[in-house]
Amino acid sequence: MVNIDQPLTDTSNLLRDILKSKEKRLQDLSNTNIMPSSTCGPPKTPTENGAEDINGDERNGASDHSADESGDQSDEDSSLLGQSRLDEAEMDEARSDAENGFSDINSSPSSDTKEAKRARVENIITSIQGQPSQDTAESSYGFSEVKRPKRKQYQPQPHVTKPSDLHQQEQPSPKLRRTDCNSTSSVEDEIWQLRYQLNAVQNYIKHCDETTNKQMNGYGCIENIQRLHQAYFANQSPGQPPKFLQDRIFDDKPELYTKEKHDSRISTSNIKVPAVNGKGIHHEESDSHIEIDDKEYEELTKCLKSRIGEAVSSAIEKALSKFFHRRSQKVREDPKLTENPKRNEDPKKVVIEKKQTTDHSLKHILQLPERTNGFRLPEHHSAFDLPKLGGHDFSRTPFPHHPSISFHPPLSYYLPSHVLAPPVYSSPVEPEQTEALALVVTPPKKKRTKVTDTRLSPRAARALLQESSLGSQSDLERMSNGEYSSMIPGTSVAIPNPSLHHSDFMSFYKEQSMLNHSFDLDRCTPSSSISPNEGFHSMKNDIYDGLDGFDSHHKHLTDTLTPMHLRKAKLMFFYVRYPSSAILKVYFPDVQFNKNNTAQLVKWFSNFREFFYIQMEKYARQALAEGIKHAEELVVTLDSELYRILNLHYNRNNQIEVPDNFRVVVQTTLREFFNAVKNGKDQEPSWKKPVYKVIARLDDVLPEYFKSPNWMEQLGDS
DNA sequence: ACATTCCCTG
DNA sequence: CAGGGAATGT
Repeated sequence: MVNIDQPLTDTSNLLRDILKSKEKRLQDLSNTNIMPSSTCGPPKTPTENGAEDINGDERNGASDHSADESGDQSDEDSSLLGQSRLDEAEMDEARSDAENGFSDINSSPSSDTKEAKRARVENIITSIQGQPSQDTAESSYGFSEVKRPKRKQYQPQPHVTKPSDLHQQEQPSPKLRRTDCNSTSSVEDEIWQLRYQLNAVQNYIKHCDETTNKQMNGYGCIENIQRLHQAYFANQSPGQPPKFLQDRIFDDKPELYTKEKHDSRISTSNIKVPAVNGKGIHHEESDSHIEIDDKEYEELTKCLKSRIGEAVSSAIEKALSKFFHRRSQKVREDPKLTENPKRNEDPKKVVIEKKQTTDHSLKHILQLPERTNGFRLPEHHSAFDLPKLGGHDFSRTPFPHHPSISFHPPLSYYLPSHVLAPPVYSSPVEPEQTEALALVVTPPKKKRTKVTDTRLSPRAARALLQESSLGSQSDLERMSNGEYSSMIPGTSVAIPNPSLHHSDFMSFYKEQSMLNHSFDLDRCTPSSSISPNEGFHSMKNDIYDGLDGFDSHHKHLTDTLTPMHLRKAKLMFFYVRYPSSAILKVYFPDVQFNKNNTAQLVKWFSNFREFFYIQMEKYARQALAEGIKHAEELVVTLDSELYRILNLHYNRNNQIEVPDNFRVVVQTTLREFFNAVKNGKDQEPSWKKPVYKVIARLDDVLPEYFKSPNWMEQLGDS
């Protein structure tokens, strides 16, 4: 949707320069550090890719790259264990050096403007790059993932890095930078324009408020509002929905400003978006609005506010989803240090990267709300606007004739916690909730600790913390993921007894009920007078219905892991063997995670691995017994019995096409076991750990579609 | 001392 | 798969 043409060419060039500089540095370092010849390619390729990609061709770069890499790839497979440790360390050094030096690259002065621009671009890039708590941090994070099987080796910078690793870490980086850069400017643009509009609208609203001077009745009659709304816009621009904001959001063309001017009388006379500077606006407004009565003013005011909220919400949503995309991908990148460079060129991944957005842009976006009417909405006329967005009426009445009203994300879900929290806390249900749960929680026996062993790991916590440190977006994300439960006293405590899924479920219901109350309070509608019990069920459904409408992520929020989730998890196993709980949370957006189900999910993967490794060992021994001498003779194909067994276990109905990388993983694992057994390692205490370690690095990036609940439903059908 | 993973059992 | 004890790492 972002169309970056002219404006970006310049930036592209700059970016290219920067990347080239980095490349040079990298190469220098590489030479200095005596890198394996096979790794000399990768550092360069990415750069080229970056340049290419800027021009819009991703696939080319990808395929080229995979072709380049396929060679050294096969070498790596079977020899990861002892062989390249040293090289890895060196490579790592070189890499981090390069990374660190990246920001210091002092572009030799060319032209002043260029220099300035360049500086800016670099700034952006570095800030983006640094987002996930800097490269070093990221590396260490990735490392912590990898090191899991063997914790001792983490300390010094053992940070194992293979030739493939370098390319793997380097390669994507330029891409990231590129995409980030592109989207950065575009998103910044968008934000800028949004701000302009917000400013204008704010002015306008202020004006309206002064003019109409609080004639609100105090109760929100949505129908009435919508009627007025409709009336107003029908009056202003018949048959044409208000576009001043819509266009802004869904169309990034800069010329829109001018276009809007002529688009409709609304934008021209009322909003005056381009002329953000007050005076002119007010004159024009007063002139053109003489004929509009107060009611209409009111209506328009509210409409504008809601639209702003809508705009901001969607912007945030967009940015967040993209951000998490990138996060999850980055997180997964480090662990898979070995083999299959192809993976990096995987079309899927390219697609993902394409979607990635700028992290730093989020800051802007998230700052916006605090200063805009859109997010002050609740303070003012929340009784009207908020319900309109998140209330149940909305779900039942899509208002197909009013695109402006129908289907915006529930603003309430994107609002800062404090917006929702207060009502929740003051909810009459809250006390008993706390107590009831406290009772259940109190008797957590030793057992609990046990179950907790698979719960949220520190690693995951760290990951989450990293995310948190990136800004409030994580909070928002958690909110939107339903993790707001953690802010609610009662539910924040995981139900101790694992067998008490029932309790979980109940707490879930209570949460919903509490939310309902909060909604009621906000909207001040008659429905709030419904008794808790009564309103409970009906409104729960309402909320669900409403959620269904706009955001699949909130659909069927549950804290109970279903067989469907199990199936999904199994399928995910084809891509990741060692997913962190953080990753899992991202890929199970419809699950309201707590300690228990998190532990359960993690345990699932543990069980998956167990089965997986058992099979591997079995077949490895079998192969050895059959007289196979070299691991290289072990080739896993789609027809291999082992492969079929695994597929049967994780992919019973062939619900997905097993990624080829999984076959490679199987083969690698098999060979690892084979070698280990062959060398009598299996007599040693924890001889499997090295194998585990190797396999842990082979985790792939999870395809995007795993996040889609819709896709999950298809699972059920198939 | 605590958390995580291994490993075995039901 | 889930439970749970033992081992291991921090």
